[in-house]
Amino acid sequence: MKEKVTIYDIAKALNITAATVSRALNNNPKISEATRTLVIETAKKMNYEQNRFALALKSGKSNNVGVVVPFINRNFFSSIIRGIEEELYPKGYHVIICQTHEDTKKEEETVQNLLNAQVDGILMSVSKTTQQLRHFKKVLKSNTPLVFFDRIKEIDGVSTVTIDDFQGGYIATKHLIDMGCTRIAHATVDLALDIYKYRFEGYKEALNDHGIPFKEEYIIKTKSDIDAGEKAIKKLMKLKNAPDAIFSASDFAALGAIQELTKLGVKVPNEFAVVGFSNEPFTQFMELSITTVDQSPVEMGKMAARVFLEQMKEPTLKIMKKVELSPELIVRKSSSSLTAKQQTNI
Amino acid sequence: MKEKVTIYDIAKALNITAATVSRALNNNPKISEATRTLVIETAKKMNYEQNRFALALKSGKSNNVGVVVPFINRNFFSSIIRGIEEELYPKGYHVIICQTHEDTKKEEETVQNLLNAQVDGILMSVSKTTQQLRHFKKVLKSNTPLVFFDRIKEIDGVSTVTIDDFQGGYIATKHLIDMGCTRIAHATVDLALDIYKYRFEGYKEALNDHGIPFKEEYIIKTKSDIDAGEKAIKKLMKLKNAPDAIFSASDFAALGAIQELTKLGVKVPNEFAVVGFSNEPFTQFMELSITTVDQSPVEMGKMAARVFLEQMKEPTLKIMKKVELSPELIVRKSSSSLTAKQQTNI
DNA sequence: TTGTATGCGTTATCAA
DNA sequence: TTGATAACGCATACAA
Repeated sequence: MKEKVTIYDIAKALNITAATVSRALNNNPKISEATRTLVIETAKKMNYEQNRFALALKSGKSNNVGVVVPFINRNFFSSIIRGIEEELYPKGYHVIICQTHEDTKKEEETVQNLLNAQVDGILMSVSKTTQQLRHFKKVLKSNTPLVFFDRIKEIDGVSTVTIDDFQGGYIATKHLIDMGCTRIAHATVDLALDIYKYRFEGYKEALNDHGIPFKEEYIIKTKSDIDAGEKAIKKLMKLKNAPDAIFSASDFAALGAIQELTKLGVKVPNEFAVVGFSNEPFTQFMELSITTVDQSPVEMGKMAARVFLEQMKEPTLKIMKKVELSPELIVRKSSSSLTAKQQTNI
Repeated sequence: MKEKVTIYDIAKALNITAATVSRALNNNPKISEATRTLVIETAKKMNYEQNRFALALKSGKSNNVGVVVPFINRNFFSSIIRGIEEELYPKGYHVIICQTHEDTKKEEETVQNLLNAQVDGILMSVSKTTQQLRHFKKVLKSNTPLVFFDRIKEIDGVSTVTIDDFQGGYIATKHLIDMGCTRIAHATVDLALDIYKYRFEGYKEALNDHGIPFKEEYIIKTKSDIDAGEKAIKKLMKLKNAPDAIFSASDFAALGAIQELTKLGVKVPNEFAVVGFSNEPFTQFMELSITTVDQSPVEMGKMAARVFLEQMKEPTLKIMKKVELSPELIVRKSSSSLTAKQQTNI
């Protein structure tokens, strides 16, 4: 049975009162050194363990934080969660995870559930389909710290941790330009999401900075999967003035693009260079490894956790912090025959 | 502020007592229909939400379960967690995740923490290094349901969910035999872990069933990474009677093997067939896709969750259940030029 | 059917 | 320095 030892048991054993035991256990200054050590010793002897529910009821804090992502088994998100867990565990917090399946309805419900469970904070990446912000306002109203990572919404009072997607798009495109490409296409996913919008803008800016005219026909809106990449290439290669490179906002689409190019007999990277985005694990494992932009998701998770912790330190004032991490270009074979050799060593 | 509405507030507003409110809200039969609806309505109107801490303190149940894995950002584990979450969320449970980093010390500490947090159950995959079982005994003694998945320890009273690794090893090896291979090597990882031991035994049994003599020199103990696979091939191909196939208990080692074979000019699969294990995402994305054994991790997670739920239904009796899922061979290019075409469509 | 009283395990306030 | 008591919010045994 769950015969847990309470401070009353200790008190009884020592012929003192529970209040004294509590004080001894909590480093309360108003207690003699003698009783303190005595209490601590017998507590250990009796295998005392604090009842967290009672503490939670008393203090109003659960020492749990909720993390909400579309799917946990996506490398990007599970890596972020890893970062969060590693940062928060040593501070005594437990991480509760929930998935939205990219469904706003589920997201709203989940957030409400987390609030009901009285988590001390919510860290999340918003679903693609989310437009309404009611549920986030509710979180703020309940005075629970809210931190967005990667996929954010601009809400007053909500801290955010992102990578600089604009810069990501910029360095990816600039790299292709540096490699001698002049007709650079771009595969984007969903311009309603800021991350894709900014990558697109970085792409345009890089073209502009290097005197390459922007061409609407080079922009393909796709999904983030292999099939989408194949279709994109099919469409692009039919153009009169077909591109000689593509910057894909998705690694999966980049992979599909490469497969389709190979099928069409177009040599990658010599005749056509490809750059993806996200540094999915598979990009480095391919025989033709894929150049991509790393988002350091573990670091992003740690940062989100740190922002939360900061907020907890100052429960009175509303801190609103915007952290932007720098993306890193990882050059591999799909865009650079020269560096191919160096990048093979995994 | 966190001015939460309590049942006392509702009681006051309705000029009744908190007990009545509580009864109305909990579908207690001892109450009139009239007051019930009245209470429920005003509760909704006042935005009442149950305080979970009070409930937890009263009932001793947190509605949280702890899930412990070595690393959450491994595809296999994050997929299991996904399954657990999807099964448990609808039942009102929240999933707390913790990582052990394959460190027994951390594992012990984590389990203790979870116990302190008074989770209603612990679902876990044990760390590679774990020998001592003290911390598991503690869980049982506290009467908390414990379910092991994939990497298990035999402990009385602990339910387990695994895949049939023996069968996995068997069908992988049999497939290679069916493809005409006769000198089949095996790369294993850590025979101290049951999963690898059973895969190895399945391999031996398959050889035996088909009249192929077992050769100690074909067995390589490696790590589960690319480098290990390369080293394994280097060693194997130096043998007088070099193998013509390898069944690797790790997809990563299988990939390393393929890379090294390619470097050595050995044609895969025509001259040498390779089969991995786990169905890591990258295995299907390679140009030379890798034949592997799928463990249906999401299903495994769901099953572990279901076993936990069953246990919760019967808190009085100790249920001990052993569930074994069937692995599925996924034939791809690395072992079968014939089926290569069909398997390309991802 | 409803009200009263108590306990779940802690911590904090006040008094001694 | 320690003890007594109340409070956190809820559920329930018992009384009415």
